[in-house]
Amino acid sequence: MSLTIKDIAKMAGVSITSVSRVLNNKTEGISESTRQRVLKIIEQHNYRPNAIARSMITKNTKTIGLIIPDIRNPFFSDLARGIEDVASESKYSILLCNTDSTLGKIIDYLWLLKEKNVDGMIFACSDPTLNREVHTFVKQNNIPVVIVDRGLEDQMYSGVFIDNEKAAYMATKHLLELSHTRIGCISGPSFIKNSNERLEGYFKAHQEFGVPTDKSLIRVGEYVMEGGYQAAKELLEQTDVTALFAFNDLMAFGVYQAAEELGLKIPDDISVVGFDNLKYNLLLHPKLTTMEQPIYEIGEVATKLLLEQIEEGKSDQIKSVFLDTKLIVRESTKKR
Amino acid sequence: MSLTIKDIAKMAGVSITSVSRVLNNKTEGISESTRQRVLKIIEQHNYRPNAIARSMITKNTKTIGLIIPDIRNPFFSDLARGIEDVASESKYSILLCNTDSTLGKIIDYLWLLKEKNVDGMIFACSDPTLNREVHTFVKQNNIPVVIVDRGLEDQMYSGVFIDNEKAAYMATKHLLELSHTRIGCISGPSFIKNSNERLEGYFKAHQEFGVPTDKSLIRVGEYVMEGGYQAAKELLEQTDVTALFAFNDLMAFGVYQAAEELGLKIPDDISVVGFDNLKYNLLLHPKLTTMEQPIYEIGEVATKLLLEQIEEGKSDQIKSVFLDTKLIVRESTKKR
DNA sequence: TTGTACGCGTTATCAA
DNA sequence: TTGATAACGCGTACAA
Repeated sequence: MSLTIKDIAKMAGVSITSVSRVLNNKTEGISESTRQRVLKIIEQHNYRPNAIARSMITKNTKTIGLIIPDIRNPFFSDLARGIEDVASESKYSILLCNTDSTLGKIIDYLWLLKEKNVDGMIFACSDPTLNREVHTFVKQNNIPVVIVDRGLEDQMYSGVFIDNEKAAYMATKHLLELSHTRIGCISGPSFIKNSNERLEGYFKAHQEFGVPTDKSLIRVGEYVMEGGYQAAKELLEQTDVTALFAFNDLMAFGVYQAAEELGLKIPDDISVVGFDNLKYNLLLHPKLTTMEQPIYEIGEVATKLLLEQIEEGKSDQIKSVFLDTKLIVRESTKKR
Repeated sequence: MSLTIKDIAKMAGVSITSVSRVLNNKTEGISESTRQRVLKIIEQHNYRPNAIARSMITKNTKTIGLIIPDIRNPFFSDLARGIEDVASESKYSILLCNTDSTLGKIIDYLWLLKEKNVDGMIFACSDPTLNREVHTFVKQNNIPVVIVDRGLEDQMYSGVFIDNEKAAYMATKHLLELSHTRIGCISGPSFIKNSNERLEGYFKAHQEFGVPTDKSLIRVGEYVMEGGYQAAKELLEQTDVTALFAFNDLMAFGVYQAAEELGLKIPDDISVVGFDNLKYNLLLHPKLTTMEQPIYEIGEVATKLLLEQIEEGKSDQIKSVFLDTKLIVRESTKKR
C-alpha cells in the first residue's frame, strides 16, 4: 500500500499532527525546523495525502459533477473543456455524467453524485425547476448547482445564459431583412427552455416586421443532426419556405443534408441560419450563417460561479450571468 | 447533514452491523424479518450510504480516470462516451482529465488520480512506456491501466488498438491503385506511436507497388484541423502531389480548407484520404474517403478490459485487443 | 442471528 | 511548539 501520514510521522520522528500541519501549510503550532524536517521526508518519499480520508473530515471532495446530455455533442464537449480548465486551476476535478436527457439517468446520477459527495454540480439538462423530482432532490440535499444553457426558471438557481429570445430575434430579423416571409423554424424539444425562448424571438421579429407567422412552418427536432434533417425534409417538401432557422448548428447540418438530398441549393433556393457557431461548421459549404454563442466561456463562467458558491458558501445567493451572442453572417443566407 | 448508517440503525432499532448487512446484500447473519424492517426505513428516508466512507474500508472508489488530450476532439468525445456507457453499467464513474498532451498536466493528473484513489485509468496520451516518468509512476503505484489509441510498446500494458500499419497500408494502396504516385502524407507527431505505425503502412504500400517514396512529401501535423491545413498548404504549394493521405479526419478537414483556399478541386485536382471516419465528416463536400476505426467500441472494450483488471485483480495479465478498420470509399478520391 | 468494537487515513480539539 | 486522541461514516472480525 501507499505511505500514510503515520509512516511519514514515524520517519520524521514527529507526531502525525505535525505532519498534518505541514501538509496544510499551517503556520501556527509548528517550528520552521520541524517543518523542514517533515518536508524533506515528504519529498524524499513522494508522499501525498489520501484525498478520500481527507474528505471524510473536511466534507469536501474537490470534485464537481458535470451533468450533460451527451459529450459527443460538440456543444457540450466545448462547454466541458471550459469547465474543466477553470476547475482544474482550483484543483477541482470533473465527474462526467451523460444523461441523454433521460430523467432516469439524471436521477441516477444525482444520487451517485450525492453518494460521492461532490462539492457541487453543473447542470445542463433542462432546468431543474421544470422537473419536480430533480428540483426537490437538489434542494433537499442542499447541493450547490449552477445551470447552464438550459434553464432559468424563477431564478431558483445560479446560472450562465444567453438572451435566447433576443438572439433568435436577431437571427430571424436577419432573414426578414433579406425579404424572406416564409421562414421555417426548427425548434428544439419544448421541455428545454431555450427552445421556447428562441421561439419567442422568432415570433417577435415577425410581429415587428408585420409578417404573419404560420404554425405549420414550425417543427421540433432533437437538437441533433438527424432531428434537423427530418424536420427540414418535411418543411422543404410540404411547405413553401424560402428560409430555415435551425435552433442549433447541429440541426442546421441536418438541413444541409436534407437540402442536398432534395436537390435544393443553399442559399439560392433556401436560406439557412443556425445557432451556436460550432467550430466544425467551417466544413460546410456554403459557410453557415449562424448566431454565435460563447460556449467555452459559458463553461468557464459557470465554474467560477459554482466555485464561489462552494468556497464562500454563497449557495443562497442566486446569480445569473448573461453572455453576449453575435450574428455571424456568412454564405448560407441571401436576399429573396 | 445527511443521514448515516447510525441514524438508520437507531430508527430501525438494530445495530449498524445489521444495516450494513442489508446495504451489502449479505445473506448470512441476518433474518428476513430484520432485513425487511431495515429496508423499509432505508426506503422511507431515501438513505444512501456515503461512498467516501465506504471507500475508506473497501479501498475502491468505483471511479476511473480518463486521461485524454482534449475532449473537444470528436475522436476523444466519442471514445469517452463509449467508456462512460460501459463504466456506468457497472456503477463506475469517470473523472475527466484533459492534458493537451502536455507532460506537466499528465503528471499532475496522475498524482491527482492517485490521491483520489481511482480504481484504474484509461490512458490515451501516448504510450506510458514512451515516457519514463509516466511509466514509473504507474508501475510504482500499481494502478490498473489500459491504453487506447496510442501505445503498445513491449506489451507492458493492456490496451485496445487497431492495426495502424495495415490500415495505413490499405489507405495508401487505395490511392496507388488509383494511379497516384506522388502521395503526400500528413502524419501526426512522432511521439505518438500510431503516427509511426501508419507511416510504416504508407511505406509498405509504396514498396509493394514499386512506387518510390519521397521524404519531402511527408509532413507532420498536430492531429487537429489547423495542423492538417498547414501541412496541406505546404505540400500543395511546394510539391507535385496528386493525392494526400491525412492520418486523421481532423487534419483531412484542414486539407479541404487548404485546397479550397488554393482553388484546388477535390478530387479532380487532388485526391484526399482521411482516417477515423468521424461523424461530422458527413458535412464535407465532396464526401471524404477515409479509414474507419470503431472509436466508440474501442472505448467500450477498453473499459471492459479495465474493469476485468480491477475486479478480478488481473493487473499482471497483459491483454491486447485489436479491432478492425475498414476503408470507406466515398467521393474525395479519384483515378489520376 | 445479532451487536460491540476496531480500523481505514486524515483533520481538529485540547491538554501538555 | 508539540502530540494524544477524538471524530468522520462505514465494513468486518469476533464475541455474545
